[in-house]
Amino acid sequence: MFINYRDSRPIYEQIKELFKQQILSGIIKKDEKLPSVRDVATELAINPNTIQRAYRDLETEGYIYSVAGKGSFAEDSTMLRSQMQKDVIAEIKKNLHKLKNLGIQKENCMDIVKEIFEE
Amino acid sequence: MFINYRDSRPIYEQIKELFKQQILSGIIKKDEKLPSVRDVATELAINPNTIQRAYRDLETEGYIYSVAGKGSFAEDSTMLRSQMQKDVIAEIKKNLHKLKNLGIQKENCMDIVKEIFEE
Amino acid sequence: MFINYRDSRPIYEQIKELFKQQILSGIIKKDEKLPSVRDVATELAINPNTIQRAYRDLETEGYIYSVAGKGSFAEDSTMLRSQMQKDVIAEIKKNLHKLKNLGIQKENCMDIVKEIFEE
Amino acid sequence: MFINYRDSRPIYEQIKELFKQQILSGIIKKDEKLPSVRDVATELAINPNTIQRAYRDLETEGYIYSVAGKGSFAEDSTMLRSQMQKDVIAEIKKNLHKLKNLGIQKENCMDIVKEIFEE
DNA sequence: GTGGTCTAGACCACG
DNA sequence: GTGGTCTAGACCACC
Repeated sequence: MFINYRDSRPIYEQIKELFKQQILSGIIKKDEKLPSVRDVATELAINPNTIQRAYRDLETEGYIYSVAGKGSFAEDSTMLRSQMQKDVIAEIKKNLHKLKNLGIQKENCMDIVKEIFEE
Repeated sequence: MFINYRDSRPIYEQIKELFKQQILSGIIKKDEKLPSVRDVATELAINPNTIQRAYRDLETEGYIYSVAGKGSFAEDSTMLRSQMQKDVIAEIKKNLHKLKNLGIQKENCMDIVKEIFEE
Repeated sequence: MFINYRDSRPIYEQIKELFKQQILSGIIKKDEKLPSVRDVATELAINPNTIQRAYRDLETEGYIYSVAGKGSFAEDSTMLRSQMQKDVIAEIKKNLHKLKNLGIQKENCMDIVKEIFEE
Repeated sequence: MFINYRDSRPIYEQIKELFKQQILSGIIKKDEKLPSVRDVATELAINPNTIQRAYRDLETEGYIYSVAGKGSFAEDSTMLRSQMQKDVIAEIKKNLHKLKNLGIQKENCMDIVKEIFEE
């Protein structure tokens, strides 16, 4: 796990994204325990409050559930995954429109897709 | 021109985007004068410092050039366009990676491209 | 019996409520023995300390009485029932105040009462 | 404004409720500015972080929107109000069912409603 | 040991 | 002056 201090995004956002990826991609499975707030804090050399903030956000966003005294655990990600897909696809469509307006051809866009999926 | 105070982005970013769009799309042509800082400020009922900040950024990003005592003018947008293309393509690649991680197939992404370019 | 780990309430509160319901509704009768702390703990796969805590609370709240070396037994529920009524009525009054502040009319509240008691 | 330190609920929850009431009841109108984080903190003799937590929660729950450098402002409460009504009514129904099971008569419940709305 | 709340005090970007 | 982020360190309830 890495934190990029040059990244303009706040640290807790970076941490949130790390865990979101791991949950959505199945690296952390349903009901699997996440590392404790304190463990992540010491590993990343970051204040526990910042990790806590990330975990709390992940809970309100539905990615994890926390049990005081036991730990934090991954939620079932199937619902989240489909929602995430919709969001990302909407984002891509917006950018494809931009490219279209900038005069890029369909073939060039196809090539970009191929490039990503064949690497 | 509209400013959305509920938008999480700072006001000067919103103003920058407004002018970027107009320059890239040709609404404001090469060497055409932009409205003065004061005019924009009064029209949008916004602090002139904020407009100034937007113009300063647009200048360092190469969208406009300023002539002391005369005003700000649009740069040639052809160069900017290719830069913009690179940025948007980078953005799309990031999102394609996300979709790949979420288990979306190459064919589905191809379909999205087709959908946009054939509408 | 079920424990919901996602429930924000602590586990011992959930266990307390389970037994309160059974005592007030008569499923566990006056002077009937409750299952032992150890049995509940093994059945629910929960730390015996937690069950102990629940039983201790139930005793101080007057729902059960414990006899050293024999076990825990249900109290007479008639007294408890009137206490329970008071608590629930207080809760309803709080919520009626909220509805009043939200602009709901007395008639609408009357209808809600009718709906419940005539179904 | 008052904070009850004996209340088991965290301070930020109490503060959230104070502002929710004022927004839902119309005391704070749409787009009206809330007192600044620091002002509330000094008035209640509470750490600014705690107020900030309350304001941030209110924003994610849709009660206010915050503009960095300008302040926090009330959202349009009409949507929130109808949602709130549904929640409170559901809560009352749950409690009415409890009373019904405890043997309370419909007339007694009617009297409670009258009591609240005629005081 | 776990998550959760709170304080005190600092710094930043924005307007 | 405003909201927002972060640190350091404390305390609590729960398990």
